Amino acid sequence: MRKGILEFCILHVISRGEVYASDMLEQLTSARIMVVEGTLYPLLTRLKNAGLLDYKWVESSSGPPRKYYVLTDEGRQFLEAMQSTWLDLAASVQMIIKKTEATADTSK
Amino acid sequence: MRKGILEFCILHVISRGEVYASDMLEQLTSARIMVVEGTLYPLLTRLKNAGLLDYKWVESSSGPPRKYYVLTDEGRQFLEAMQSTWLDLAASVQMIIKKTEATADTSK
DNA sequence: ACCAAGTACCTTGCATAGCAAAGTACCTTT
DNA sequence: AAAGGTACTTTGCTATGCAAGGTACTTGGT
Repeated sequence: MRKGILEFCILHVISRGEVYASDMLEQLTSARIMVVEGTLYPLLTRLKNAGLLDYKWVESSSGPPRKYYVLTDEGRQFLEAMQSTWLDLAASVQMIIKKTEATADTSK
Repeated sequence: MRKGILEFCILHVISRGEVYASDMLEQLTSARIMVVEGTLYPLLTRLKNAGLLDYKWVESSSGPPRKYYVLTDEGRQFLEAMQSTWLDLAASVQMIIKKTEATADTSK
């Protein structure tokens, strides 16, 4: 990993059910993860091209049509893989932090 | 954050006491964080140029001299800032994961 | 005294994530 | 039909991470 935490979060949001870009931005913002359109749209296009996402156009009653995204089967598998990568990374960083604290203690 | 988790980990390792590149690689590897020379050396140079690190040459009894790195005061401050950024990020991602689990439950 | 092997540091070039900013298109309201 | 809001897109820049190859110093074997 290292790269792609945003990607991971976006796949998570989509895995909860059909959403379009503004829904995603709202859900990510509510988890205090800041994303802007210029990051999100190219990312969605990339994930679609990689076969992890699919979408359908849906008419809106108040504005232009929206792209509603869903995960493909491949996307679900990929999300699971990313989750285990994330958990490993988080555990590793936690280990680094703990060890520094331990070192600071023994140096007193 | 998003970018720079490696940077964070390396600053942590250096904060524990003077180390040279191979020490860092060893400590990072023992936390299951894989880094290679081609990543580490340019990063150290960058952090040095940014004023976060300083180093001194030390003769080795078994090979060429080594660069032992230490954090500058600015480096310590920066490390603290990164740590709080990391903790925020980890909490946010955890929130995303929990919410997906909650959504999966209620959809049964 | 010399050459091979080991250790340590450095450089180049590439792929790609994230982002700012500007752009296109559609729909509703007045 | 003009204005404003919503939604999706594109372009160009910066910087991280990495593979691969390179330089230089030291030790050890013969």
